[in-house]
Amino acid sequence: MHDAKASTPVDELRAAVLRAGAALGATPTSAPTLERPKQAAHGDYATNAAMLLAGALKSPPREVATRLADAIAVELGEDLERAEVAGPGFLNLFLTDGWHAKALQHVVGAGDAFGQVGADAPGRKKVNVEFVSANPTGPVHVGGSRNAAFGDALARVLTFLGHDVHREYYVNDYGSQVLKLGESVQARAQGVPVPADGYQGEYLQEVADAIPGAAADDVADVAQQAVALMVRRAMASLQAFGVTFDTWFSERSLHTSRPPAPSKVEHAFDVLAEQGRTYRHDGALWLRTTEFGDDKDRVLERSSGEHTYFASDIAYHQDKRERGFDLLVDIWGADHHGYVQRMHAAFEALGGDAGQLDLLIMQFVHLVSAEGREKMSKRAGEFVTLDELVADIGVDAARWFLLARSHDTTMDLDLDLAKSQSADNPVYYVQYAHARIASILRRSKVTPDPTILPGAELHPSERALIQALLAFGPAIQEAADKRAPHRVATYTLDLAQTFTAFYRDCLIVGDPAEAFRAALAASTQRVLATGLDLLGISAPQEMHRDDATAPDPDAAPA
RNA sequence: GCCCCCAUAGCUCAGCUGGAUAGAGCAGCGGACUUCUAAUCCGCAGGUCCCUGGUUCGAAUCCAGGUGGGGGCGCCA
Repeated sequence: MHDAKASTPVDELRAAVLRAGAALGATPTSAPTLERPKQAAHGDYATNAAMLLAGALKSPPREVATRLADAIAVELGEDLERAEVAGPGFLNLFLTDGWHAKALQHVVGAGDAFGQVGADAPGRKKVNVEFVSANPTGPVHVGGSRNAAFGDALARVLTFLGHDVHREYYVNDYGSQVLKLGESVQARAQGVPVPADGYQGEYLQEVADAIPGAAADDVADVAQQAVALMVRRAMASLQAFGVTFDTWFSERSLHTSRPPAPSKVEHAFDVLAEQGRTYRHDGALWLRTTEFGDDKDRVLERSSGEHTYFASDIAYHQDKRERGFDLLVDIWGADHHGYVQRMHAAFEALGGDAGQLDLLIMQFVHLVSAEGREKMSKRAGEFVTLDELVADIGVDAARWFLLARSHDTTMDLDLDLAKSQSADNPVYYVQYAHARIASILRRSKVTPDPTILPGAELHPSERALIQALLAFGPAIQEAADKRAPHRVATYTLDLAQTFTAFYRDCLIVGDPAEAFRAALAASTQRVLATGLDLLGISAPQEMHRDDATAPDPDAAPA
């Protein structure tokens, strides 16, 4: 038996359905659903178990449903008001007020741990989440912002569910792009035109000004100092966005060594050679990625003796493997998607288990404004940075915008809308629900208590709100399993809407049911705060609209 | 040519291991403020879930083939 203490009322309901099915003498071909129907007429929860059992029992689904209903009635006892057979063989369960009250008591009793552990929670894993990892040749832009919000939220969700999460930023401080950065900075320092293929952004003037010897020093030194400055700047931008990292991993460090010890790249080459995955051809060192499904083999070491970017990445992942993580999650920009297959191939060539590496691709953010789509290019030097985005619409709205949609959908971000109508952003709706509860609880003089049942029947809005609270755990679990933190956003919005309906229908302060409803409101507040925190969004105690002091988007900056 | 992602309301997007009459926000129209906070709520309108075929009790969802859009295919990073 599983740990009954950790199981939620919905878990127990599901278990009752399974036991009832077993009582009929059959096991379903797949796990039966237990879902909240869209329509109230279809009960509090509905299951398709009868349809799944019909085959094994060789009986019509509706007949099976009728027998299942009797078996479930035995299992649930007084918690079940009635069960109705509907449609092709659904069984709609109507639960009593008593069940709902007990469910709320479970939520209250679970406290801050509510939603953290399910009855079938997977074991704790050591997870490495690598995200952002934008080249240190320019400020973090909007694409990096989406990556940052996503990776951070995913890390928060995994941590919430008990995993040991390590956050990492891979700094590309090696190779030709870095040299190009050095040349561009030096040109700025010397007051001569930046090379045509260099980085044209104005921000490099500041970088050049901040490096004392930028005009005369060796370009490679200037480049490293510039990288250090850009990394510091990215760190500050991300921190202001609520995103921090445990490790800033230097690509350069993969190439350095203290003889006779090999560098990490050389070590990775050794690992691959031991497995017989590499060969020499045309003076270059190649990796047989085709053995793992890649289109063609890939070069690790050029005929010139230089290592490719791919070599760095392989060494980096070998290093992660040796650090003992159970799961590696890499969050890459859409421009890297062509790289996924060969990275997987390389990972397996190293001896890694394919299931231990999860490569996620963040689709593009298209910036839309009145003038149309804006191209984002660091070289052109005209793009919206994370700093600018935060300055325009704030951390909370920015994170909501970037997190509310699935990562594999190309996304339009309308800057004009985000600026001029930020009050209409759903994030404020969710925050407002939280603040409203805080206000109500400040006014309430009674101690919230879910065991003091209202004399009258529960209002449908009360029942709906309790059910919405119970959906929290599964929503978070799914966000983690599917690497889909946007589900957390969808959930919090739904919970806020359900609460607002409850608020409309049910008076709290001064009502005979005040203690019970205050407990319900307080639980909602806590779940909203937890959900918002998983998104990295604040949960204010108070919010007031003040049109007189509302920021004017057209006003000149002070 | 090959590979990846996407296609759902006027717009931006949800839609959980396939379930019942496909949803939200914004935009539009009409209402509700001496409020437990109107940053709110109620109502109306808005759909060929890109197309074709397949799988089955049942497909927006899964499979195949198309069409359209975005992106990537270097001994660059």
